[in-house]
Amino acid sequence: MNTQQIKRRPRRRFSEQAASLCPQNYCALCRTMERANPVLREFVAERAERRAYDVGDTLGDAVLRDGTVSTVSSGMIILQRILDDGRRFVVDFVSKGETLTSGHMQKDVTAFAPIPSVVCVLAPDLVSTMKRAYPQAAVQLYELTLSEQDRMIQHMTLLARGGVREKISHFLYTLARRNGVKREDGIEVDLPMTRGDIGDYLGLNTETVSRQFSQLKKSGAIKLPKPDRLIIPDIEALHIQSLLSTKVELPN
Amino acid sequence: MNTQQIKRRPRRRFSEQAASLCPQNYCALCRTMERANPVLREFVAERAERRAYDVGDTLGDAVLRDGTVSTVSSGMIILQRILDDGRRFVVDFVSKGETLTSGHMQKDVTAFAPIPSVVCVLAPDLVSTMKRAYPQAAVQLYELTLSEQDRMIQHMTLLARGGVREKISHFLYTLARRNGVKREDGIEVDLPMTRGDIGDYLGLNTETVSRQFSQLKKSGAIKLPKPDRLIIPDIEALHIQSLLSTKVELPN
DNA sequence: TGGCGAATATGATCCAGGTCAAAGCCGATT
DNA sequence: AATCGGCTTTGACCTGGATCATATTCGCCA
Repeated sequence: MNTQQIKRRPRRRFSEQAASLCPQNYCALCRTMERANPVLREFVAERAERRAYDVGDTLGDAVLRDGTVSTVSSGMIILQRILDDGRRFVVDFVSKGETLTSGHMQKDVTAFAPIPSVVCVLAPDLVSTMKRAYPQAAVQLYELTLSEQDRMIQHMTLLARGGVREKISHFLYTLARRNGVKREDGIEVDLPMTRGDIGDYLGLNTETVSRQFSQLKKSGAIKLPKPDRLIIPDIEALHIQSLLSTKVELPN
Repeated sequence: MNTQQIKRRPRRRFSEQAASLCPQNYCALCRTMERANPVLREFVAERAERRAYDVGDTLGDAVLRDGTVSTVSSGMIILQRILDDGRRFVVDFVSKGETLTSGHMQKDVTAFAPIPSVVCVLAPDLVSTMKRAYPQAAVQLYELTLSEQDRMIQHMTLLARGGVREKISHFLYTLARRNGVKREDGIEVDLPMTRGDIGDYLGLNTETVSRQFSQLKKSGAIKLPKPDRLIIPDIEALHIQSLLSTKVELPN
């Protein structure tokens, strides 16, 4: 893996103004808050800061600091750890509607946007206020870190014991369940990350990832109209070869 | 990896009565509580349940349930995940004085004692009481999960990007820093776990782990008076080849 | 004290995935 | 529409660690 963010090529255009709005695509936190206490939701939404990032932009400490709650409103955020010798490990891909948890905000972990993205940032004091006014928020945030830890154990298992095929299948399966859109010819998913990103997430290299994509394509398990657009005709077929034995639970 | 706990051979005898006492070896939680509020400490310690486990015993759900706080008073607890096809992943080794965090208590994760061990269990309602009477406990428990998540990221990096030498060195280095006892000829550490356990923790197999031990022994980096007793003459020498952020080329 | 069963060690061989190399592709920019 | 830079794909080859096969050691127990 080469050392630093060189200069990623933008993959696709995003409508900036649509992305910067929040009410259209509530995150889980705002959704439950809206139902329980619309006034508080309004209060929080007004004070939240939306930050827009262009391709390759790095997220600052304010967004990643412990105590801050940051949710990806649009686009995607990649969390990574770069080692001194240039090796890289991708800690997680955070998609639209997902929240960065405390577990992500650890030393040496940096974040960047692989495509233009908007992050909704609640400063620590706003978070405190929110928790006080709406204790359920604290519970929800706690549950978020719990499920994040579960995902980490899942991922460690995959890294330690999975073969290439399992790694890729599990990755695509999980991504499809999280972000996939149902079409008549299967589930469609965007792949805003490069093959190298995926490799650094799964402990593989670019070429190996690419080869697996080719094989899955040839076998009919996936379609790739474009390198960054994936269609999965039969999600369960993928699941079977992906398996480390656990069913993926979906939030909301 | 073979499927289940066969029947572990006891490695060494432990003094049962010494092990079952707690005041002699406070965990971090009790230590700070003792200073801040000895009466509460006493209250909690009296209501805590100590459970003794023999070699190979499985910890029940009561100990691993979310909301429970369990600390290893003596011995060691191994957390693992067994896959349907028999493959195994060791999630963590929890040593004496360390506390099982919520992150450990995830679905499919089971726990057992590789040597006779005692676990100090605080039931959920006792934990609630303690947190209410001593809010600092909640902070401490939160910080525990934070550091646990940091360790998980560290470990994922190791699993995804580390070579055999780095994995083993890092493992031994970390173990020595956590549990090592200073001697005149170096730091001494017990290895209550088998080579297979270590392999399932690091994503390696038994033979590979054994071979690395042999190489490290031959190179003088470690001494192994017995297979389960390790002496590290120069901990920093190990650190250098352990580090994910430092590339080291070694002959053989 | 000797035998048993499990853990450890070590050699021989294999192969999944990494590395190296070279096209091909695609969106952005001009 | 041409060029450019980075991403993707594919092929050829190599190697680190897994597998398979046997000792060998160690601690328990009779």
